[in-house]
Amino acid sequence: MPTRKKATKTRKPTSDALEVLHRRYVEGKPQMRSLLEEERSNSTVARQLCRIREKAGLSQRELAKLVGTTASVICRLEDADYEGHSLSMLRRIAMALNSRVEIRLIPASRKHLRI
Amino acid sequence: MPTRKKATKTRKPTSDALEVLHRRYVEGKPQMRSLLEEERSNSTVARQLCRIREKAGLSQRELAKLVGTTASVICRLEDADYEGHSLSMLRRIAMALNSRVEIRLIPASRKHLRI
DNA sequence: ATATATGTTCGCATTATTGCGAACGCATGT
DNA sequence: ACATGCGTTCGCAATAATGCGAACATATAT
Repeated sequence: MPTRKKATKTRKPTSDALEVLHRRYVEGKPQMRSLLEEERSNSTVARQLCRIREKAGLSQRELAKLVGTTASVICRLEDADYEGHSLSMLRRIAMALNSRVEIRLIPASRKHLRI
Repeated sequence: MPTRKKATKTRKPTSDALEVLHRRYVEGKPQMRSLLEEERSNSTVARQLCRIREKAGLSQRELAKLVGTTASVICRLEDADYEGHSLSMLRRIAMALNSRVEIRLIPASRKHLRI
């Protein structure tokens, strides 16, 4: 696994795992990556990428050509375990698929409400 | 300017600039960065970062310590012209401020509706 | 069997972002 | 004047993401 990093599978079945993670992150080792929230968010991004690509009826190679990269990069980004997303790449893909990237920093408590 | 990159200031006062940008991006030079949309999104991220930090009553150095970095990094990210956001750093900051990062890839046409 | 298209993984060079310290201008207070 | 804290900018090393080609497995079709 060269560029790929396995997402940490440590899961607490507790309901308020975010509180635990927050305390661990802020008080403990700040460099350490978040666990639950990050993985969930990542897989969401990957699923969204895959969804809008297939919705556009494009293969990974075709999208890669539009974006200006290769299929391997697209494949990486669509992998649910991939953590290394960058906003610039997300924007490039979104732009190629006539979409846009929306980022929101919202309080951790409230779940995502319907838009 | 070592790490900093100036945001392209080229703006079309036209209403549907996204169409223009999309055509230019997809058909023309795919490597080229988007203009209007990217800058707008960036400044939004920067503003959000600054907002949630000040809302938490933290200075850039204090937040940097929580996140596990230095004030210069925070300052960079809060600069509206900064383009180099990464999801991992956004998540680290959001986690330190008891928030979370939400990413959405949505069709370019519709504006952001209220949540 | 051959050809084609797809998604996938790998290795390595290139580029971008972070890490970190230092210094500056400015304001505030002692 | 001096000290402190704030945001900011710079330079450079270290890390991480991309760029790119190659190869593989699978499915479909000729």
